Amino acid sequence: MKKPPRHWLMKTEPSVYSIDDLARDGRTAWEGVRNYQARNFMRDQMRPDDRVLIYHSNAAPPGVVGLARVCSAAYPDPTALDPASHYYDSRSRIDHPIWFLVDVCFEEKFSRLISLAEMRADSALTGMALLKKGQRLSVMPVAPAHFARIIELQS
DNA sequence: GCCAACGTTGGC
DNA sequence: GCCAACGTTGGC
Repeated sequence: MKKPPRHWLMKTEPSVYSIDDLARDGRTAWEGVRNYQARNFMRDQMRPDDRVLIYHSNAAPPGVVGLARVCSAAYPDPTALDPASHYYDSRSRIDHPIWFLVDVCFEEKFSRLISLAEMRADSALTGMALLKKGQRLSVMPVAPAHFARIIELQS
């Protein structure tokens, strides 16, 4: 049986929810993911204690800003059921949820941001899914060696 | 099932 | 603000 990946990257727009928000909250429900592939990673493969790189997208500059851990099993995203939510999806039902999430717990904020440009320029990160052209997934697995390399760049 | 139109993501 | 890339929708 295939061993599941245990290292991830999760994107967030800092104007919506930043690493500083996560540091303040300590723990948050990673709500609002509305892409099936990203959902499947959370629902089917993530486990508590999996490690997570937090990435700021739509930022200047975009890049990895810190570390977190998965700290719950997957469960239905309650915002999909809330008509007042920006993330509401009328197809989702209590007994037939469409969207899932996990809780994410803050671990550390990097001493400096590792920018997308720096990552692209680093030959040790060649092949990372994040760096592929047209890559838009907001939740994706990261190879352990790439995960370690990003931490090394930061320290 | 095909595929054009449309909406979204996200870098620049 | 622009636009490339991609996912989704819906007509046929």
